[in-house]
Amino acid sequence: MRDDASIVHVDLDAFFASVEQRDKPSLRGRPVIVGGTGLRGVVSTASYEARAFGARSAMSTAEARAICPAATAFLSPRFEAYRASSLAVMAVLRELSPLVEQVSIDEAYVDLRGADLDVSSTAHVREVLETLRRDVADATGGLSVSAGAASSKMLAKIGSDLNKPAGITVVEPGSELGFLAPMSVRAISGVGPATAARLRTFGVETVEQLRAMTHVDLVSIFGERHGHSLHELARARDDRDLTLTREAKSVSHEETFERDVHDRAVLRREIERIAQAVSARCEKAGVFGRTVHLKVRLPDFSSLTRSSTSPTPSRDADVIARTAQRLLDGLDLAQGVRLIGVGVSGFVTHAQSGLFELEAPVDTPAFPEAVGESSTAATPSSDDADPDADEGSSTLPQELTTRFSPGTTASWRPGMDVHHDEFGAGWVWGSGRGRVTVRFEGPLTPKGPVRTVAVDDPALTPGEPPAWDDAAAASP
DNA sequence: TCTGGGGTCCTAGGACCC
DNA sequence: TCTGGGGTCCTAGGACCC
Repeated sequence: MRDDASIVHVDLDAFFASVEQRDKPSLRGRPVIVGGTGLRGVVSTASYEARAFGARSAMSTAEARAICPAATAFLSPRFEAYRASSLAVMAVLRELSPLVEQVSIDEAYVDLRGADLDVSSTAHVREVLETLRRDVADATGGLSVSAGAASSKMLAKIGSDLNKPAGITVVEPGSELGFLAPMSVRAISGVGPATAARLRTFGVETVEQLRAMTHVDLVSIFGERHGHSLHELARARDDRDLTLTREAKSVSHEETFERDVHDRAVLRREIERIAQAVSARCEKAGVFGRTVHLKVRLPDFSSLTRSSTSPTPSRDADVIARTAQRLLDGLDLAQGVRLIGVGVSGFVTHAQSGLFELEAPVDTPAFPEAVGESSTAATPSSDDADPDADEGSSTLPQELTTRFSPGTTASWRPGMDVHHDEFGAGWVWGSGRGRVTVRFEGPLTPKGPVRTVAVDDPALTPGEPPAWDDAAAASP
């Protein structure tokens, strides 16, 4: 914890609804609900006019319709518009200080220690926040933010929430313990409904009461990490720094059906559609994932998850779909299905694939020669370098065969067979194009014994897998 | 009037290796 | 002959956040 209030949390007020009211004057002053408008939709954001009637985020749209007046506008989200405004806000924050952690589309932390500013007095910090509010409004056509400044992330965030909307709160350094004491445990980051309910069984509802619980008890009840963090945060001990860069760890897409689905054929088709969306987003992000996840929500709202990890990173829609469909086959779906989702994680970026190639031993016998021109260690896979080189490209072979040498195993996608004999030598064989990933049996790189090569070389032998012999392996 | 969709992180158990 | 931990990877589920 710092001795100055130099950590700022900025939060846009009723963000989605405010953008709608800004862009459509007829909505100003009226209750606006942005969210899912279908049978099973939920509210993303309610304008303050709608909140007056009790509408809230995460409430079902049906319930919001029931409690809001007839003049209420129910709108589907326009994410492109929100992203554009979000970018404008983040640009304003980065002008203030380069140390910005964007938490979500409508929220960010700013570290004023990265700015050339006097943060020694609360009055000065308050002025900085007032200016920031005006700058955001100017840059976005009038959007409103709330901001909190404090000596830690948790207190800055509590501060930004305290006087919403358009509120500014500076938590005086030194006053943190007293500031926090009367608050609900829900104010603490990481305390949601389940933790709060559990604490209530011990008679604990406020932060002050939480402080009476021992570290040993909290850890035994909530586990090592969570218990420790409750103990520390209750005492305002929060040394978390801003996370300035973050890499995505998973990509997923899920959809709730308007009515529960009982037909597996429908589910398999949905998986295909969703896998295509996930694949496209992986491509956009430039990542390949090793693990495919399937999520199924049942009508009773319980959910099942299954995952499968392959040594071979992929973002191919067919591979993702087939893997997810195979995972689906193992589930009991007698109840029907409410939601289905597919995701990919365990990313290996293109750059990392290149690293593997460069670090692979250059004296591996037989294997590189057998796969042709694009197999040399320094050549990245050419299918990614050329955006036009898709399935339809006429220069590519319809069937390919390639080999790998003793001491390795291999896998090949999409839809190809992998064969090997008892010596470990073998071949992959089938139709299509893509990459071969060879897993060597000894450690080659810090990340693991994986090596990727492109195999879209027309010189590769079509047809039956050849008999293995050293002469053939040595000459492309 | 039943409860979205995008994520992250943690835990626990089993397999496997040292 | 039995008994160890520790570390890593994988899987399933759950809590939490916006």
